[in-house]
Amino acid sequence: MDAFYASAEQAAKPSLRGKPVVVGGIGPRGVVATASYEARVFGVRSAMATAQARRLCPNAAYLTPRFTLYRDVSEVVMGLLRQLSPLVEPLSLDEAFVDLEAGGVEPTAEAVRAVGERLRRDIRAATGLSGSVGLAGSKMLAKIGSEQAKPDGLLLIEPGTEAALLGPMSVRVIPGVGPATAEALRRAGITTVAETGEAGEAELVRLLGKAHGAGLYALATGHDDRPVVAERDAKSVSVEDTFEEDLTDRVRVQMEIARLADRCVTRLRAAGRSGRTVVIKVRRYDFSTLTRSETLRGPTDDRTVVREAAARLLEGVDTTAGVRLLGVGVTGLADYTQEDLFAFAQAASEEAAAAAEAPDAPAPEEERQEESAEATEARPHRWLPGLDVRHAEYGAGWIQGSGVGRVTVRFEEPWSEPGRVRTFAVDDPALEPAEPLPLIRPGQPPGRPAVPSPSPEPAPGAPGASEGASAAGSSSP
DNA sequence: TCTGGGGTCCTAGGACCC
DNA sequence: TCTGGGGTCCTAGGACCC
Repeated sequence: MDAFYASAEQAAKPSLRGKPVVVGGIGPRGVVATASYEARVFGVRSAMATAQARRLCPNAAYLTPRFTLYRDVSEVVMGLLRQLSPLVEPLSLDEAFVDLEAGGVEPTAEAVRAVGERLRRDIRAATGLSGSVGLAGSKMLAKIGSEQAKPDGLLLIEPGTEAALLGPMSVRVIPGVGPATAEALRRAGITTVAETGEAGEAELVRLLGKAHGAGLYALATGHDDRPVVAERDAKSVSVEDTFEEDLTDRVRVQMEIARLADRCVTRLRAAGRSGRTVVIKVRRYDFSTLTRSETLRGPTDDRTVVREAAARLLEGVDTTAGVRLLGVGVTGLADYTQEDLFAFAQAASEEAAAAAEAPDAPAPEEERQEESAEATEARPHRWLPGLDVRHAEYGAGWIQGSGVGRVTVRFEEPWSEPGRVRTFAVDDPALEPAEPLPLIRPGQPPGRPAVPSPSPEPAPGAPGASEGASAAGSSSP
């Protein structure tokens, strides 16, 4: 998808179409996630500090990300990809590999190009957004192709034409070659793909190490037979927070680690997983970052166990000079916890024992703590720019800005004309947070489901969730 | 007003085991 | 009677991707 988050925001907010839009962290330490092409003209880029983006492009709309919307759109697009082939490998919300051969597509330039063009039309019809397609005989070439095709294009790299196309390009186009690798190569006089291949495998291994050197040599010389892999289980789950101001109070640091441990466990359990190694991450005032980890005797998804491990790990870290980020993660994931295994073993033995007698083996159902503690906590909501609201009188809109006790809302919908702006007191009872509207008017394109709107079960306790959901509810497929 | 958040993979040293 | 070789696991850090 092209400039995915920013394009989704422009599709949702008619007044922003054709204008510079920057989606990312809004706070003092935020970074840019996606800049619209209009904003890129001013030099705004992904991963740039939002503060710097504001200097470069003060007139852009700066919006906080709405991941529920992006996830909904993503599911629609991934669904279209799965119609092409059972072998679809998502790389992120907005990018995936599709093995067309496994989908039975005839391996000719004409057939493959037709599939790509039809896909792009279908994506636009179903989401209102544009995507770009790279077609080639390997993952690397397809990825480079789609990159070159952006925005809103398609590139077919026919077998035999790779070397001429890639040779003169910067080695940075090869996936896996970042700033550090490019600099190491540059010091050896290597800057292009062609030069990388000419350097030879031994030289690249000497410069970059065994795995990276050999891998890069293969890719640079056009050897890439990595398969498209449909579903891969996550190997870790982690959460982290950067604080608007450095934390110095040790008790506060301990509190935040406990909160992060809880959030991490909530996500772990939602995924039905458990893990054996607990990791904490500490980024200090000077951006130096360290991790500490502890491996348990068996996998867990127990809040208390993770919280206590995280607290122990924190004990070994000096935080007196100030901490800007804390994180908690779990790796070594398994599908079952130690307790589950115990329960299984017990159930099995009881079953065996009871086999001859009465058939009443009470499966020891482990009692799960409820997840609601954090979610139901009444948090005063913040009017963050970009988020959806609903006003009792004026209807659906989004936050344009807020400050000094006031909040400015633009009232428009994805399918309306650009709307007008009104200002309210931040505590105006007629104003409530809402769920994103679908990008395409519900029931619009015949047959095809548009962006499904908000998850049928809104987060418990999310203020206004039910109202927002019912407002958009007619789009449910 | 420098530098997010969620991931994956690789390296390297030490412990430990056979 | 100066200390092999190979394997796995754990820990910490770093590059890279979107």
